[in-house]
Amino acid sequence: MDRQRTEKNDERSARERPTLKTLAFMTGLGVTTVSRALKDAPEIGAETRRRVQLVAKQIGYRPNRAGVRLRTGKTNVISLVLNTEQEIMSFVSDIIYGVSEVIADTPYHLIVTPYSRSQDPLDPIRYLVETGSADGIIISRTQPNDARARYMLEHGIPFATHGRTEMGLVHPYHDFDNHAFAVEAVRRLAGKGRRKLALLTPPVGLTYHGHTVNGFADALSEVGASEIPFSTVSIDHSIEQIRTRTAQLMRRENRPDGIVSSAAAATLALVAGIEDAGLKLGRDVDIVSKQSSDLLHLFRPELLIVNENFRLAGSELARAVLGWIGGAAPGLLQSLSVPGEVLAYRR
Amino acid sequence: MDRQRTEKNDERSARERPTLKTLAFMTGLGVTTVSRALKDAPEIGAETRRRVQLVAKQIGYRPNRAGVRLRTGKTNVISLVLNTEQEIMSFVSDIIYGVSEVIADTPYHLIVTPYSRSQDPLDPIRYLVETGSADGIIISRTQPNDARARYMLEHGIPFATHGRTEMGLVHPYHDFDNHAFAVEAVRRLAGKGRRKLALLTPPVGLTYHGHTVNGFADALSEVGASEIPFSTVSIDHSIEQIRTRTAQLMRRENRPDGIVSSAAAATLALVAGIEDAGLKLGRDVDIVSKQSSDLLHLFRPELLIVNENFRLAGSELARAVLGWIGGAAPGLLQSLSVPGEVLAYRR
DNA sequence: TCAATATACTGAAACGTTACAGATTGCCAA
DNA sequence: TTGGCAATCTGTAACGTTTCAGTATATTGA
Repeated sequence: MDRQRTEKNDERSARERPTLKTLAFMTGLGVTTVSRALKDAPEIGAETRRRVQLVAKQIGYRPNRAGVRLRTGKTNVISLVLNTEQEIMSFVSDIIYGVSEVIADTPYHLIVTPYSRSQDPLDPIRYLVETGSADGIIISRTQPNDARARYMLEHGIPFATHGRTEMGLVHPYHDFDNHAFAVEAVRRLAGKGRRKLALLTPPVGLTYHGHTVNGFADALSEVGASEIPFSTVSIDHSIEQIRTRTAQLMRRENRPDGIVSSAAAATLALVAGIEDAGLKLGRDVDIVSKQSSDLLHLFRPELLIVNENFRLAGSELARAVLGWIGGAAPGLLQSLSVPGEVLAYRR
Repeated sequence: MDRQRTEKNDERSARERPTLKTLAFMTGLGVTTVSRALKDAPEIGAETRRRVQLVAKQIGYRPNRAGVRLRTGKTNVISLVLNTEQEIMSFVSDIIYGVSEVIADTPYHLIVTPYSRSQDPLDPIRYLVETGSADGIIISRTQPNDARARYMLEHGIPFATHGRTEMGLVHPYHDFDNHAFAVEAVRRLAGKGRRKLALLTPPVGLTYHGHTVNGFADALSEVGASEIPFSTVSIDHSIEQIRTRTAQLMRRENRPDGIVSSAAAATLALVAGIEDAGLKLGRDVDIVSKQSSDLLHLFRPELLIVNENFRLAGSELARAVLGWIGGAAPGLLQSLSVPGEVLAYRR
């Protein structure tokens, strides 16, 4: 029998990934010492610490995630929970990129946990919590009374919501100020002399639906304009539905001369519907629309545009979860992005 | 001292997550037996097997991922490697959703591994392989001579590429038939009497750039049309750049009367540039454009459209990686999606 | 001088899983 | 009866990490 490779002392054949044992062998220390030296524990001599860290860097030591996770329960994972059917367009990629930017310099990985319309939105959350698959969770499509947020609070897992809740419970969030958006939008339409305004709302049931509707109403009375109800569709409806309903609306006697749209894709349908009805954007009616990528002005230069930065949202959400995981007070991890790219922190 | 909670035999207080030890205690078997019973090992009695599986289901046993991963090296993770800066719009979310659909019924998680333009695209791949963070990898922006694909083949990690390589190496891929797309596009333009055609290409350097260019050239000679060179921009360029260049192009004496566009966002810029030059879509020039979400027809009804389904691509890619992980031959995990939603498998 | 204490380090155990190398039982052929 | 063998089941070790409970040595105070 030739040269037994499996000798008890570590002759890791250089190709193997180094572990604490490897480092211990190389430095002549115990694995405990190495472990503590790497995380700057106080009871390790200054020189030993430096020596260990040097060697670790030299041979490119990377802690084994499974080992850490098994021992400590820490996953170093942030989960982004997404609805596979209702999330809109580029929204998702921007959020992901935003989150990525923030966790790039951390040991965290981003896992995407999808769920479909047919499922209870709580399902994926329960899964994550029960299996301990993540240290932190990011959710979107937040509702005023959100079962997921409540559940996560009860189970003590750090999370951040895209959008606010209204349960009197404190948790990190990032939100776009849709009230301000609606106010701004109405003012701009009023500035163009528009007096009969309609609102294409966010999905009913989500918190920002309320924010938008309230902002719209507040601004209407401020500028003395009146509302033309348009509640048969929301931006969650299909392009075709929005287009048809818009055409119907615009053919009525009492049609709006200004519309506020909460999403870019929906705006395309709005305009199509308007033109189906034989009307002209900018002449017969003006539209203020939110957009997240800078394309709408190419579609129709007459469109009035407000930008919402989802990449920023992703970054803020990631920062918030990481902050909570790191022990910060959840109440201080809440941010609001107002139209015009200014970011306001609470307090 | 009262009732010691930490008795050696498992009195897991019902709130704890069940482990093999819990199951072993409940069934009166050894943990080895339980482990094997759960994975239908042959040397376990039929009744025992059923009994164990029943109990496991009842108490909702879920194997601890960290335990499995530490012991076996299996991560149950698929990594989707994305460029955070160049990937376009809804592209990403569709792919993610496609992948999600496929892995939903498996124990796999999807992690998104981003890299930025400044980095070597090989970096994230190296990281994944060196740290053993994933069982399989999906990459996009595939090049004819792709260092990443070569690296992954050398290191024996299963992967699938979105787009083909041309290295004479066999690996799973999914691709849209951009040659066919370009041919189809030219034919449609020719059918409208267009004879001087330009091509807004995919990013130079990516494999499908070549496919598109070749298809374009082949079809040109087939229909007897001529090419107006337009190689100063690609769909990777900014909207503004494409718009400006297009306007310049369209103001020339020898301007195209038909354009083929490889991406929807770029098409918006194309049209803007055309109109900047005082020309009219459908009258002075026709455009055939790819799109991945069904919105372009709202932008300009005159646009001629070919659909590319990225969600399908995501699903196919996931199926391919899982197939390879499962031991299938990589050469049989290659699929091509042709314009018109028909999906062709190799052979 | 002795004990007390601080400093720097260490081995063993544990997290949950699977692989290896048995152990126990019953049955059958010789 | 015995040996052999198949059918089932089991204990132990190991994956890489951190924590617990130390140990050894030097330093201090009286």
